[in-house]
Amino acid sequence: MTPARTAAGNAIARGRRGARSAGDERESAILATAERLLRQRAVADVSVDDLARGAGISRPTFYFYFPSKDAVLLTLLDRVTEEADAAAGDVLERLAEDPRARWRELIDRFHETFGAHRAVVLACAQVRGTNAEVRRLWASVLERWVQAIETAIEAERRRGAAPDGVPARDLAIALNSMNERVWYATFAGDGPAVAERDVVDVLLDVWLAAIYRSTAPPPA
Amino acid sequence: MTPARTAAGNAIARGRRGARSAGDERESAILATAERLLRQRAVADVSVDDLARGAGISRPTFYFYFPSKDAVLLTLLDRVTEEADAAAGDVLERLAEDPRARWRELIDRFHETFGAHRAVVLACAQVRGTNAEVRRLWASVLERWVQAIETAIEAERRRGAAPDGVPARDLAIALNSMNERVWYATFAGDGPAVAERDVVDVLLDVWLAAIYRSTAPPPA
DNA sequence: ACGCCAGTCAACACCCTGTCGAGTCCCGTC
DNA sequence: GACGGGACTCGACAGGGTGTTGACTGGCGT
Repeated sequence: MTPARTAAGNAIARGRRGARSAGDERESAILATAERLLRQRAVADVSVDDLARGAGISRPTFYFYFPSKDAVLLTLLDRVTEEADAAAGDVLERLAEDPRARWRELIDRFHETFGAHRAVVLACAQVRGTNAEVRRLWASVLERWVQAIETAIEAERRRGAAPDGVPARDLAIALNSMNERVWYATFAGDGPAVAERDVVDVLLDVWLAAIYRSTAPPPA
Repeated sequence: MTPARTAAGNAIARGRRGARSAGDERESAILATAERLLRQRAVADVSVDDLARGAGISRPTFYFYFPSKDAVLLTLLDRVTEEADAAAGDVLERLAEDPRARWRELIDRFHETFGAHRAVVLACAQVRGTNAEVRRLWASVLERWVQAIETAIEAERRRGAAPDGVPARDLAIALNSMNERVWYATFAGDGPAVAERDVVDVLLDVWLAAIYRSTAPPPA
């Protein structure tokens, strides 16, 4: 009776089998309740019971739709990362047009997407410490992004716009890591954080410096 | 009967009052057990009972020494950050001597300290999501480091070694955040991570690029 | 008219946390 | 040499969360 537990990393069927019918709106209700509740309190303070009540069902019934609270989060995270991927589009392929503008566009779009779903992003960051599935999903998403950035850096080096230096992959990891942590602090609002309206500028500045050793990289 | 609950951020008396006597070794035993267990499994999989048994006492007795499992972690974190501060020493004040060497020294010493206590650092990062006290302690520690870096960057700009750019504080936040996240990935070993022997080089490279726009900043 | 299956939930078994109250042991004091 | 108090200890409990089981319902195709 337990819903399909798929290997982490693929978007499909995180909830139940390929169902249709009335149960679908329950599933959506759970997801919506989760995102709403997460906007109000920390993920640890949202119980399965809260999710079930919010969706108008009992706790056991919740388990008909999702194997656990974390699975709900996993589904939500899937959607956010998909949205981010879509927002990023093919910016990286058009880098040479105007590197500074394109990099800014990339960072800005991620910023917008994550900012719009900050509750989900924050909750995932918190759960990542305790839940292996979330950790793996995040790791695989990050790996994709790191590879994309690595490839872009190598292309910029090949066309002579960026100087050689530390391995492109390591640089990509460092920069992605920085963004993740800085956004987390900015959105969470605890501890030292960059103001939300400045964060894209600051991140962009470090990216350009690290990749080009310059604030004004040359276009093609 | 509950041990002194002090405001987060001060190192003293996280355990009990200023006691001496046989209870002290129990307290140490709990701390040692915690660090040992944390080297084996995630913090969520270590229960108060495990800590108590490991220290040769019963669960209720544990609560005589610490108000919670997280309080143990807090004590451990205090020690690690103190050790890191000590290791960093006055490196920042001697920056102008040889900027590249000094920055490297700074990053390297943090790397050594965190690496030596990776279990504690990892556990704290995981708990930070759910525990407000750990979050506050970490935030205050980070704030100190951010301010130190900010001051150093401003000094380098003042002496003409580093160009002006984004606010020094924002830069300091971004760079510290990067280090934190990159070390976490490296020590945790999940997801895209920089190899442990390369991580100092990579971080240093980004720091120098972001601060000086150069790999070879000028000495005094 | 019947069987199946999506959907539902009361009740249960568990596990972990934190607290309470009833101790024991030792040590300084009268 | 008893007595009181503080350090220290733990059995037992209350509470709150999770995940599972088994019985029930209602629609729908045959």
